[in-house]
Amino acid sequence: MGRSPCCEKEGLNRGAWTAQEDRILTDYIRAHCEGGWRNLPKKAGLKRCGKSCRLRWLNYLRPDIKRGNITADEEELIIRLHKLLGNRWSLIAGRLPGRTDNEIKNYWNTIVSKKVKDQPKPTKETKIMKSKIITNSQPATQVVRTKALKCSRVLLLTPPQARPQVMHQQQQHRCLDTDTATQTNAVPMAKNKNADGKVPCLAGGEDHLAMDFDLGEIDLAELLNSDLSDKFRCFDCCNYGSYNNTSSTSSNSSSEQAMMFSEELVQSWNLSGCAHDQANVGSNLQSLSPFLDCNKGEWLSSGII
DNA sequence: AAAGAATTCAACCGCAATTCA
DNA sequence: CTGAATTGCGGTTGAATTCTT
Repeated sequence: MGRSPCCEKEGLNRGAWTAQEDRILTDYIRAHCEGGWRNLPKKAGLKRCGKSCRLRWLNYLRPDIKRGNITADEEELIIRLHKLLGNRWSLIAGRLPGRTDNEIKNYWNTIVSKKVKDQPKPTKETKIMKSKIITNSQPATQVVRTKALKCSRVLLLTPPQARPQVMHQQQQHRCLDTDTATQTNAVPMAKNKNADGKVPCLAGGEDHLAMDFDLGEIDLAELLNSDLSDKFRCFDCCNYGSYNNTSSTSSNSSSEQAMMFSEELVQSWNLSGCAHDQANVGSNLQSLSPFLDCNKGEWLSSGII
């Protein structure tokens, strides 16, 4: 048997879209809004697969598509985001207004990867230094990601020995509710929590944390200004530390802030009672992104991508 | 000028997550 | 709760274009 096809393949146009097809699709979506891709071709009178229509609209016909070459600034941002997120093209595209995931993926595969490949290979000394840093900074926390999608499902598994032993009752219930319109620290809330506010364990019993929220919903500008933005945790000893973000500027875009955020954090990391030296802690945070510790209800940094 | 190689990028594909009935 | 339908993602393909010889 197998999976049923997304649509009838017979009699459908394939390959490059004609100007007329573009016009039909654009007119239809303007009149009826996006969605219902499966039935759209039939209703619009297009001999195309619904998937093909969706792709054409998202990657080419949308009015907010940014035309023209990728700028040097955008390229820099792509490289930095790729370092941070890997091949999560849709997430990267989300930080580049008007650019599509397909465009960025193509750009990376053709231009950037070539540039990266052409860069001089690291010397023996730098390789040794790098391996030492990696060895010294084996994280106690492991992030397991599913396929990116909307980055809507993120699992954080923390070995028992790496977990703080004491949790204040009130902190356990500090997961913030995004539905609360008046609250200023609007950060995504973990979904599917039990009555006690904890997320159900997914593997390994109670000693594992699980998170499930839409990372795409995070407004980094808000995060930077929230009272949670200065609470991060060292992977090695699990101590919580602080981050002084007074140097953050508000004039930058969210994507720029995201980058500044991580880089400044590495530089300004300050852990109270952390036995690990600045360099090692810094290397632990090289590819950080914000996560919510659902049991403590606090943001913490998590850098394993 | 022509032919072949290399590059670009729109489009396709299969899969997995999510939504819906 | 379950299975089907829908949506969205990243990897890959191949036609069109550009470059090189």
